[in-house]
Amino acid sequence: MTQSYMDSSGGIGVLTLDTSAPLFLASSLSFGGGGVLKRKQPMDSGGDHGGAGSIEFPISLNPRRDAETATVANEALTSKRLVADEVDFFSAERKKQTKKDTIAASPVATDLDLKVPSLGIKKEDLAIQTGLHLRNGDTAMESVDDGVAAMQAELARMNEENQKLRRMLSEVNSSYNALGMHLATLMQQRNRTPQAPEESIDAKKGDQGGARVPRQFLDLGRDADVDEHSNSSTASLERSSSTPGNVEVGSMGYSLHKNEGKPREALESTPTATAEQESTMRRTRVSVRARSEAPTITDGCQWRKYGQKIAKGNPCPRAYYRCTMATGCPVRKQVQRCVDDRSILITTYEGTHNHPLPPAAMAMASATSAAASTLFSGSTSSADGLMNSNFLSRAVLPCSSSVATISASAPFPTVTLDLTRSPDPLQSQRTPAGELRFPFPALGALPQPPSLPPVFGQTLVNQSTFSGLQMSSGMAAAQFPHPKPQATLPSSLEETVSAATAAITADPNFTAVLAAAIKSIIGGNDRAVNSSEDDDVAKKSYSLQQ
DNA sequence: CGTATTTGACCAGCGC
DNA sequence: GCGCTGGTCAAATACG
Repeated sequence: MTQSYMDSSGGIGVLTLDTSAPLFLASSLSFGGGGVLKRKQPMDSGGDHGGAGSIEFPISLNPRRDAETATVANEALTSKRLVADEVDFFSAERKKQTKKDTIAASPVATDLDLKVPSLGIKKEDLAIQTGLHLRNGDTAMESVDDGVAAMQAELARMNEENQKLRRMLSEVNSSYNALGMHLATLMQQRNRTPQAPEESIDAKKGDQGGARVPRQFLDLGRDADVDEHSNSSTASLERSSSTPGNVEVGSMGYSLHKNEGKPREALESTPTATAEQESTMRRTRVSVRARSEAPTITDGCQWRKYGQKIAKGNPCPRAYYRCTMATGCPVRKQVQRCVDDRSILITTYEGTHNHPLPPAAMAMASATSAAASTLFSGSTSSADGLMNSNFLSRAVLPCSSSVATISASAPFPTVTLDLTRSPDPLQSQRTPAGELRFPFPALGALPQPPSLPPVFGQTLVNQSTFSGLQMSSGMAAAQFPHPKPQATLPSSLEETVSAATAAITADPNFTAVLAAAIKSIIGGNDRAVNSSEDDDVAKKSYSLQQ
């Protein structure tokens, strides 16, 4: 059936009515307001106009378009008259036509047809939308009514389905909230009992690392929380201080946060973070690479710029920002454009927020925190830890286009979350020496999340630990020699962050899944590698099957 | 006028 | 010890 079409551009449109059907009720008619129906040629069923079985009505939307002196009012008046004339003519011709048709059209059907030009389309459209192809004028109205009834029934059914989905969503939300509260409760209990059994077990296991990591995952960021509330030696602090070369994110955050914002003189006399301790705490880097035209990425936090430098090897200035969402928040970030591709923004975070975060910021925080925390929560800064952290970063930043790169080369380990491209198996072949590159598996299959439970959110906020320094441009160039956008990439970082937020908060079984996967990894990689060996690690790639 | 940004100066760490 | 570099400070400036 030929769809009727009216050119809304104001010129002459052609209304094609398919007469292969007894009536053209089923044709979808759409008129750009005020159109005037003109009969250019005599009605003829079939004939040469518009092909077999069709009748074409050239239609002028504005017959006086070229008359520059005509006023709009006059045009409107004329149009009205023309409409009336043409409708009358159309009616007469249509009546003649219907008589010639093998199936006679009823007056009702004719009336409907003739109202089309002036009223637009109403019931005809309804008939089409409901899939009804009316073939008889007498039954046309009934069929249309049936169609309306069917639509109403369909609407009711969809409403019911919508209600059902809402209930399901509500249930999922409730379950998620319950899980979050349960997790928060467990963490609070652990905070109250720093010498919990698992802590002892960890101490006994020492640097074996392996079985520790699942606990570390459960500890994500908790160290920071613990450290914030206790000047006594926490397990994490002990670990980091007792194992030079081992990096404990929480401890690092502790020392950094306690120091930041204080005068240097004060820092020098701070008993909780001596220079010796700091020297043993290697600083980590967590960089986020994303394409953005904006000066900074939108990460949900408020930042104040406090400095800018031209770093060596990169003409693009490096900007320094401080979190201003709360007074005294020690979190800072550095922003610099990639020297190779200036559309890529490299953002690094450092510190722990001392205030609640909006969901988007929390997603970033928890993601980078998890990556860094697992990276350095192992027994040593070994390849194990790197692998673990990478796995976690893959898990917590499940954007399918993300690639986590962990550089073990000096001076600082670097966790790079690349949101600018898709995983490329060949990347691992090009990985520079001293880096571990892990292509992300696509984790887009994670269900979309309900809104973030406040309790869980607050827990993560307190846990969130940023760690990172700006990666050097040389490193950036080495790590990402061929940045290329992908058609499937999110169009903006906000979308990426949102996707990460969604996936991070999506799976209620997130913890269990991660713990199991980490175990599986550690089970086959429990060889300890000291920090000096990190530099000797040429290339290691692990692609986790999920 | 308050707040945010800019920018030159200062300091610390590191390598030679 | 000196110079280089990165990070931070704080006065000056811009902006709403």
